[in-house]
Amino acid sequence: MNVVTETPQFNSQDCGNCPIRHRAVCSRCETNELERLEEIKYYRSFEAGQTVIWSGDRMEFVGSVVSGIASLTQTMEDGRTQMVGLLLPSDFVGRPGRELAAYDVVATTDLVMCCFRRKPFESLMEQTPHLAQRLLEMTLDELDAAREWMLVLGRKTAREKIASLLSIIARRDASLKLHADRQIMVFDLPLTREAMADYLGLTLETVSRQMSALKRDGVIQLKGKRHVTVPDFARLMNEAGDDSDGGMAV
Amino acid sequence: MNVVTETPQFNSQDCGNCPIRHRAVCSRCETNELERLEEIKYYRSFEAGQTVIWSGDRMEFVGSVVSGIASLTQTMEDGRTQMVGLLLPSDFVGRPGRELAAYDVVATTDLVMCCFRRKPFESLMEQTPHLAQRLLEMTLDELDAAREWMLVLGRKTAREKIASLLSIIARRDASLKLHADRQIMVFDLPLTREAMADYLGLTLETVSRQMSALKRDGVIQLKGKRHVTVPDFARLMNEAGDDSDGGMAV
DNA sequence: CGCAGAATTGATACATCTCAAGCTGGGTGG
DNA sequence: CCACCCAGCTTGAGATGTATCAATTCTGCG
Repeated sequence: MNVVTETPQFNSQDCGNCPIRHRAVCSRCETNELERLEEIKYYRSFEAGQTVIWSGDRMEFVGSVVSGIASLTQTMEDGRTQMVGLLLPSDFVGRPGRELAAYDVVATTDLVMCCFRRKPFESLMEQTPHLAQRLLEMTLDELDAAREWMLVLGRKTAREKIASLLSIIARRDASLKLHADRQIMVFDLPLTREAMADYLGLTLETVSRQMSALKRDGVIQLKGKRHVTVPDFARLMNEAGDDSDGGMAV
Repeated sequence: MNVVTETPQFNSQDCGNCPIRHRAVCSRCETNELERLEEIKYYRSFEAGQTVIWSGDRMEFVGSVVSGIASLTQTMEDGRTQMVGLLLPSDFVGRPGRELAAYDVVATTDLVMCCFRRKPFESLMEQTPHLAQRLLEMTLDELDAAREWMLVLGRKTAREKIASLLSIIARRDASLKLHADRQIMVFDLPLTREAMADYLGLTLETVSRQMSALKRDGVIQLKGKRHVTVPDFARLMNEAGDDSDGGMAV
């Protein structure tokens, strides 16, 4: 029930052996720049389901996801909700120069964040080009991801949407675990059916039906509700409506 | 039928009296930085309907929209198409560091672009912080716009989608014309029904029906197919499902 | 054991798509 | 000047995919 739980494994840890050191916003920083970052950084932990920031709140910090998954969601007055981003380890949270949060940030799983006090971070950005350079690169990547997701939301069927989400999660998971030995991919879904629905612009019933359909058709196997096996990734890509050969065909 | 038409009003023009000077990627540049930009810049014009860049093509340049409107679209193998961005004057086209275009860029209206040869632009970005700073800011804005659009695509009804698009165009138009004297907004739709459909994730028939419905209900008035009058902007915002008071309510 | 949250499944309603026919306005050639 | 044509658009009727409402079933846990 604590709003913030202790995180002994990360508190006061130096950046040298940080697990996201090579991919996060600080990845280009030199040693002296890291030292200045360490002065303004602190770790925070959140339990699954906790809200990290409410849309409209004053942003006291920006930061990086160290472990776990957070989601960015937008809500209409009548309660309709759309997830607009999935934040994985090394992803950046917050927008330098912005006073008020534009989205709800929610911990989808247990979450650890490396936070920087916003004002000092902003001045640090002006002084060192490496932070801004890396942030630009990350923002461009996120923009590409958002645009890819616009295609999913606007034009894909429910089945294709589910397959698209599964293939994204499977691919990310494979890149972390690097078990390149087998084509078979196995992973745990970090999202509830409802969270999947919010991401895909569907209802949770439709998500459930399509998961059952993909299982019935052998595209995926399920052990429990969350443990997913993908026996043939190319098949899944195909179900997602994506070219499995990465668009090399003329 | 010419692929590139002449643009005497812009060729060899210096940046000093450029209409998008204060908003484009070069807006923060000092005089000497502008001089270096001028060395690598050239203007190109496109007629409405022409493709500026094909997805997958080698990107020889990046650049800014000077006048007119361009669209960014993604297409699936079976032809389903989704517009993922609407590029207005001062918006930036292309991604520094990327070899191949990720989207089709199409001139929606007659279009003039200020192009920079990509390689020299990239090295200029490394040398001067002002370009990268401004590009970061613009990219963050585009990311916000993309995420707002994800809500539209994922959760809004056809009627709300149309109203959302109209209110975006109306607002942009009002900010250009600055006719703040009247609440009544009048503008010309720069998009065909089909382009609207591609942007909204609908069919053109549904777009047409909803336009008729909004007209019948007095939310908009139409003179011809494209000339739109909005007698009550708050009403339009409401139809879009957006809070007309900008979310100031608790 | 039994409860609560999460997920599945079913029946029906409804919004949007699909297919098809016709309209409109501006341009073109006879 | 008229007749025609064509792209863009509108409208209609029926099909279909997804949402909605409702009832169960699963699963983990106190």
